[in-house]
Amino acid sequence: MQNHTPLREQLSEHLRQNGLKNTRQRQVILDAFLSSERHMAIEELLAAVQNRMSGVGHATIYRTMKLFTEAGIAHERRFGDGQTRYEPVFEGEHHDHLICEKCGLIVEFEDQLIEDRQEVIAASKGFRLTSHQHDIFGHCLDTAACAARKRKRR
Amino acid sequence: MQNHTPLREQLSEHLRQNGLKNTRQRQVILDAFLSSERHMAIEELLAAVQNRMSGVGHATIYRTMKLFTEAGIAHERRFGDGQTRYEPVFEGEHHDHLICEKCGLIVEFEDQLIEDRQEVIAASKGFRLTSHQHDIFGHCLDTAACAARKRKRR
DNA sequence: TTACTTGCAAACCTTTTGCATATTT
DNA sequence: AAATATGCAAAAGGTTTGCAAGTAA
Repeated sequence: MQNHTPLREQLSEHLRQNGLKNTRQRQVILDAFLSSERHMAIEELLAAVQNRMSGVGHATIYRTMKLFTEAGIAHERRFGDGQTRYEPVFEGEHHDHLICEKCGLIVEFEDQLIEDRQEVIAASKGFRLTSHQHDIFGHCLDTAACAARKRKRR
Repeated sequence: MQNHTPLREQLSEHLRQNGLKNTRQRQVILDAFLSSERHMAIEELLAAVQNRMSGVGHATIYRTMKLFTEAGIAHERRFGDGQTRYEPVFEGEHHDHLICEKCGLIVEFEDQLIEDRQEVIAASKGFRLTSHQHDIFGHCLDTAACAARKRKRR
């Protein structure tokens, strides 16, 4: 489990520095976002937020997640299924993703070999690397668990 | 320069096997697609096609590019800018992309080290790999050329 | 009190679909 | 002649925006 205090402070700092306000909605969305499992899609987040505070509009969620992204506490992820997902940014942490095309399971991976290699490639092609997205698609080897997840999703 | 004959034959074969028709529109779209530079966005493709045959609707482009993808002669690519791009699939070839966030330049790369590493990672996480998308974002080191491209794009 | 936020609805953009008409085989 | 394809316009799905009303500082 991660410590969320730095992220909360980072957001407060961002609000302060930009003359933005710490509204009740932003608090509730932050709580839902941080206590969520990772890779939450907008729809899931909206549902979680409305659980705690009904009446929050989807425009607010969109706007707030953009704000969190600008504040550096959230990363936007798109895995090609038309859903935008967000995950908390923990300092010094970077990972990429494996996605099961059958059940939608998302698993994280980190690989220093690939990270380093990318720098070499970027330089050799005349680029300065700023970021990357590396998604590996496949199928779960554990087909029973995969099928169960798939059933649960509908 | 690549030889397009195999791709043309592969499409003909796909049409034949599925009882689909070789229409004038499909020929024109295929020509535009193959003679294009790679990574053509739908909009660009539509413009190129309408140059040769006006009146072609966008629905036809969308439907046809899906058809080409099913026939295995096109790959769909999304780099997160809201545009869907297509590129020809040449046999035995695989590559990923570097994208300049300033000018939009897309450069291809191939790296066997990374390819192999992905297999290891997938297996270690309980996945069987089927495909991947690996995009490296950055900035051109050649800032003059980059600025020129950026200007040209608007 | 002033400036920023929210919620609603409408607008947007890209992609898909229904349907009558046209084209290929 | 039968079946597939096209073009149009409408629909769909996700995201953004204008604006009047609400809220934080």
